[in-house]
Amino acid sequence: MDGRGIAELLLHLGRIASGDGLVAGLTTGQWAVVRYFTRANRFSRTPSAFAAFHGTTRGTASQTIKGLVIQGFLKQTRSETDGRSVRLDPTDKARAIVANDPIEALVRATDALPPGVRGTLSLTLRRLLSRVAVETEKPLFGTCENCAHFQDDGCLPEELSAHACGLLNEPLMDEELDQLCINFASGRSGPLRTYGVGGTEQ
Amino acid sequence: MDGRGIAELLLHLGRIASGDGLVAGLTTGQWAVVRYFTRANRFSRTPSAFAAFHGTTRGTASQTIKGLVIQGFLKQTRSETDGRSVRLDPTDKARAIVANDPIEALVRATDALPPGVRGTLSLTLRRLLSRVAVETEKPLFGTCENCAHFQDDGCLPEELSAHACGLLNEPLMDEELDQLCINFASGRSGPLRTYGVGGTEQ
DNA sequence: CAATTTAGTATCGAATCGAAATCATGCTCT
DNA sequence: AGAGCATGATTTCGATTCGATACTAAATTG
Repeated sequence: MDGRGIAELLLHLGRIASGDGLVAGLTTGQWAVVRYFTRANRFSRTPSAFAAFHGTTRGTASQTIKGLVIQGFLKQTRSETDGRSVRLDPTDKARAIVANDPIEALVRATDALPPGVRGTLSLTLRRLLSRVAVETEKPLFGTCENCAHFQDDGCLPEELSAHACGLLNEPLMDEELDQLCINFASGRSGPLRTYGVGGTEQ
Repeated sequence: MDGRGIAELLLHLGRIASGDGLVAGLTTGQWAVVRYFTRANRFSRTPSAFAAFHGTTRGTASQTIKGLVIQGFLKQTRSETDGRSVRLDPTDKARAIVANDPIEALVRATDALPPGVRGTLSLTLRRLLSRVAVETEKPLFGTCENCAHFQDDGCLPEELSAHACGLLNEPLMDEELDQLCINFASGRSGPLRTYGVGGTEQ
């Protein structure tokens, strides 16, 4: 099957899996917001970051977010360091509704894949995303795992190992290491690497 | 990476790759229509079939199609055998604009994958689609290649080999064999199979 | 031949989205 | 310090989308 066929297949699968219209009371766009804000780290839970991630305008993002704040899925707090900025944290209500995410059918299908196939798929999709993001000049989000800004003291014992972000000079909690970050910079291929191929692109 | 992460990644890639808003004068929904009608076989180039494929309502499909007919991307002809039915064929204008499809970035990225990786990706995506379609009770489209209704006289020499659809009792042209069909039924794993795994699911 | 199903279309209202304008805050450079 | 510019967020507006509903015409069923 040629590249075009696969690209169409991928798009089609995404569309079928994300469901149309309202699911559990949320629209497709609102689901995207809920997913993002339950996935992104604290530096990236802002309207602008979501707009960049989702490839939409800040205006549209602001509008969709407002609806979710009113419905109690997101809680808004102003930044202490930047008077313009706003951070949005998912509420328990948001974390609860994720179980009804229309994407769950695709999640189950993916979980049912043999581990090796799943790993290959993950790598391949990331590879495609990386390339497409470059070509369309969209920012590439990622986690500390492959981020050039990530600093960890790998030699220290587990309980003392201090992770940090070299870009923002901020310490990082363990559970933040696999959250999405807008400041992601490709480059690192350190000990966190789990598959045999990762790191360099192309 | 877990199933949810991969599912989100897949959705995200699809969204980034399909571009937002107008591209070359067509909306995302209109692009989906153009893609479908340049891909589907003659039995499947109807508003209802597209609606089923795309997971939307006939009303919405009819509306989007109307716009493309007016703009000259699709040509409408009434069916001779069924007075209700309508067939829509892509015009040269449609075939020309496909080169500007926003999806092309993803097509190029996919073409750049090593052949083995691309083949695995194709199989994996089809596997996921099959499972998701069953779970969400959406029809699964496919090509003659894996279709239970496909009949070919593999023993005849090339120029005489007559392909046919066993469901509709219609002969098939060679170039129709890899077009999308709404009447696809999983089951066949005949000599057309190209990869080593296909056929049985799960 | 009546009843039901199917294909397609029209209409309406809610929601989406992008573009543009607005406002406040932060940053840079002289 | 202050002017100019950049950034984050929001609002408004118009075009489009989409689902729900209702409707017509043709085919199928009994």
